[in-house]
Amino acid sequence: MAEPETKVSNFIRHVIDADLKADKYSSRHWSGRPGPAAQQGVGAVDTAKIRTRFPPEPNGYLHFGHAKSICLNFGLAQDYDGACHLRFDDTNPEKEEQEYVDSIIDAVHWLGFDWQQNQYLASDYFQWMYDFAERLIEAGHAYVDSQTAEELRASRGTLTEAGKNSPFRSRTPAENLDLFRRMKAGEFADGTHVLRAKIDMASGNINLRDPAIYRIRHANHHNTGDTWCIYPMYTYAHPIEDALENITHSICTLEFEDQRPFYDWLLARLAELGCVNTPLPQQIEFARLNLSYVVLSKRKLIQLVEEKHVDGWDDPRLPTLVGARRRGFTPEAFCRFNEMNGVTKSDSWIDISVLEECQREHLNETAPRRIAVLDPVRLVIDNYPEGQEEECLAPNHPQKPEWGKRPVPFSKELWIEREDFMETPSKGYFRLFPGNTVRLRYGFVVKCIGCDKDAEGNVTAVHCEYMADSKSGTPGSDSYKVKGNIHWVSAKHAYAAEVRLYDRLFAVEAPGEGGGDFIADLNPNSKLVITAQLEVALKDAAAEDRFQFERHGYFVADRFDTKPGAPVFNRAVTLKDSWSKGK
RNA sequence: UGGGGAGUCGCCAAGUUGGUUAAGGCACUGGAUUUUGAUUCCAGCAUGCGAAGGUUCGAAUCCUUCCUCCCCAGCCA
Repeated sequence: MAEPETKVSNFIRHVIDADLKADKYSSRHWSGRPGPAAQQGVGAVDTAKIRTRFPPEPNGYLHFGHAKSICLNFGLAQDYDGACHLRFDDTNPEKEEQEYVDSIIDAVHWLGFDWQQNQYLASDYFQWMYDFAERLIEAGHAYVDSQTAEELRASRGTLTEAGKNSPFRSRTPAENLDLFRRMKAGEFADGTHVLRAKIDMASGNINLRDPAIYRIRHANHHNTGDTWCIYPMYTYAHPIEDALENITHSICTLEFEDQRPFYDWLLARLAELGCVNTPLPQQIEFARLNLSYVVLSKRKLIQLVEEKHVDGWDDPRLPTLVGARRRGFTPEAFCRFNEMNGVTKSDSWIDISVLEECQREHLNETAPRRIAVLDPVRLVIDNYPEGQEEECLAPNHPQKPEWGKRPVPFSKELWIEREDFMETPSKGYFRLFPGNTVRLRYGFVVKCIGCDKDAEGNVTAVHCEYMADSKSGTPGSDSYKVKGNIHWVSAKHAYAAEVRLYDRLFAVEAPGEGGGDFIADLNPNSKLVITAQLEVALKDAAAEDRFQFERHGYFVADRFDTKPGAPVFNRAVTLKDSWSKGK
């Protein structure tokens, strides 16, 4: 029976609850597609109680931090009978590419969210943004500044000193309009002019010191091609995108907090001018995700890929969503993880083990059990008849008998885990050592009688004797009381396959902390490729099938390298291990 | 020296308008069950809410002062 998940509240839910209670958005009109006031006004009342949006810039791959925002925005829309838009914030032609648009769509779908027809490109709003800019100019709220970038920076002031007015600040609306139109027409070179909002050069908030809202960029855009040579800045574009899409709650991260006064100023001016639909959207900021042992900054991720410290953007060790998918992580675990973490405004560092535990929690429920010997050593059952074989039955899940059992072949020579034998056992060890008795899981009880070693002293084979009446599932087999249970595969029936053992990419909690080079903190053992001996049932695994390899952890058949009859496995996460941890 | 935020158990985090012994999860520690040293179960785990004062019958919640941390000076987002 599913637990009645009581969703813990958070400050954003409080805001929405209050807005709904006050009927703040109940009269919004929605024409069915984004547009200015004139268009929305004639639409019907919006049936979506709230509208949120996930607005990535298509200039890179989505990572764990984005997953937090995705779960938040789509989750809120689901819970409040609203809608969540997928909007590509593509206002910078020099950085954005179609390839990223496609990968972002895949990733959000993979996480389990859908946006129906609400998929938009900010660049499709360029004409409206331009028109609004002309209205602002006419109303005296914006002007064309012809200072150089250097001069602009110098006159902006500092954190503690007010800025100085630009010599061009007093141009008339007519002059500004003429200049702005000529900027659009392509008469000027990049960087020669910029359109600025006219607010207050002495504001304590630097974002209000006449922020630039349009710049000249003679660049080809992935969507609009060469239609435009002036492009709106994020500061100007984002509030308008929200308003055009009838967004009610525009949720973003903390670093945009200082931007909110401008967000509100702009929309208030545009509402006065009759440009945008009301009531206006409101920006709400939350703390971004920080994870121990992980880097999430775009710059660092790019460096890891470009310097080939990892095998591409979908390397299972990378905190990208494509990487996580390849690693064998599940979308359900991500959603659970985000639910557990909550949403607040305080900077916090989540321990990576919480994510790992969420993966175990979901995989424990959903992954069938299989047997794999990762570091094989031969086990010979001296008193088992030469050439004899028989079948043992192994349950597919210990707590789910309805999942049935599968046959696993047993014979005289088996592969067992090298670490399941110790010639001289350490304290508390209860696996195989001379004189000790253990159960070969789902098979027989065996007593260890010794081992073979090579010239260097390495164990080459372990010898046992089996109890013929101890076979699992047969009457009386329970009368053998053993502490240890080890897994095995019949050497004759096993098949060898490539298995990649992934571990944390970084060896320290905060890579690069204190200004050090984060590359120096890479974990040299984050990827280990081995050849393992697997039970036959694993041979037909399909790409992305997930299993628990008993006593080891959760593994997935690699989605790209798995071929029919020849799977390659990636380790998603190990099982908890209180034995080796205590040592 | 400006502006904007945040500080509740090792890590997250509920607590909103002041009112019984400060939720819950993860981690940890005991113990039970177990053919995974897994899972599951049960128990324990903040006289304390950044600090110090104050208001009050009563304060994590209100007031005052102080401390610490984060963000902001792109024609990036």
